[in-house]
Amino acid sequence: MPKVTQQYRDARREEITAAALRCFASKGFRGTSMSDIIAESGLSAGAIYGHFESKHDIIMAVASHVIGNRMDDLRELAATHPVPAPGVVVARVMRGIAGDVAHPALLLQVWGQATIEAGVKELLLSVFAELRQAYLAYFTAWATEQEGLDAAGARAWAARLIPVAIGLAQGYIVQSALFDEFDQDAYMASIRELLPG
Amino acid sequence: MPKVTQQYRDARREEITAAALRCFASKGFRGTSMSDIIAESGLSAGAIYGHFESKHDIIMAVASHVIGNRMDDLRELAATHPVPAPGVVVARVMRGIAGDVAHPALLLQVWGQATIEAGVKELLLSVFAELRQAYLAYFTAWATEQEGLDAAGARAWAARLIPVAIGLAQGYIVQSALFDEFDQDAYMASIRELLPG
DNA sequence: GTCTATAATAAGATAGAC
DNA sequence: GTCTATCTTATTATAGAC
Repeated sequence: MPKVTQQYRDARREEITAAALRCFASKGFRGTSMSDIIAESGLSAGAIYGHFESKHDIIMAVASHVIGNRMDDLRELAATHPVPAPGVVVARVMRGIAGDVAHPALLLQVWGQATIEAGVKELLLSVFAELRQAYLAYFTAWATEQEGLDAAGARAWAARLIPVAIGLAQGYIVQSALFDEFDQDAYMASIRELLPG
Repeated sequence: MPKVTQQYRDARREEITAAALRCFASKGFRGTSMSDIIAESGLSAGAIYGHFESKHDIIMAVASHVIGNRMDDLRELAATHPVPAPGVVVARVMRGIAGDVAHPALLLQVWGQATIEAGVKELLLSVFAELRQAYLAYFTAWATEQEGLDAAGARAWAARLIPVAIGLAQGYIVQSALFDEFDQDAYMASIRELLPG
């Protein structure tokens, strides 16, 4: 087994992952065969299996890639000051999704896969846990500073709002993926209008 | 080909559809093999292919079943008077979903399938079109009667609210399917608090 | 590492007896 | 209509040459 640089291996994995992502987006995880990925990547079976143990391994890599990108949005969000209003925060999260997720359809498929595969579900839940934490910090701070609630009251209020904030973003993704005429900007504007602040 | 009553044929189709639905819910559309459906139904390959042309045919029947049930909620909703507030209408739609959709996970899979299969997408969009129409009638009437907007203003206001109303229900489904600790009642309560009325 | 060729299995669907 | 047995193709993954 000839040795190559780690950088080379990473690049190849990324190349294969990208090809697989394109296949999955148009044919689904299970609807995509290894032959599809081989053809799309322009590589051979041997090359691919040199970098991934199995098709399942590729699925996990792609799912992780699609989900993982969400993390960056959150961290970027966490660096913003002063605390923006909930409507602004939620709209910004969705803006991040719109700019970063090339295939909202793929995200729908990841969610569907999460309902039948524990590994994917675990990945997904860890991201949502992080999202909840970020929202909790933001909403609590905002309710304290802008609305004058005490610490416990602000946290309780935030806890009630969080599922809705998450739900709105999920609805945004579903509609982006399914409705050809979906107006993303109008959706975000409506949310800013509706949410406090 | 021995003849039997239409009633018998319908019952058999329903039986097969129900078995397939259980398989799809736990293994996904493409992850379920005909053998799985055969085993789950307790029938034989021959019996099943006597009632369905192909696996694709079964997928469409199940998808149609899962999606089609949503229609009933809407029609029931359309018979209610006087016009309830948007928050109440949306909460009622979600209540209908909660009571009727045994497998929210399956709905996620249908959405994922809709992104890769035109037939499923078409089915889905027709239901959402009906939902939009129902919402438009409700929200417009409410804005006119309760908020004193003129006809054009009320329609415009309703048009802005509808995607968010749909998105909230979609978020409800996603979270019902993915989050083991999701509090459906709290979600609905937050929505009633947030939406006008 | 990557290729071609192929092994081993699984899948969708059909045939013919009952 | 339903069953068992089976045909055909597709699928994942590996072997061995380079």
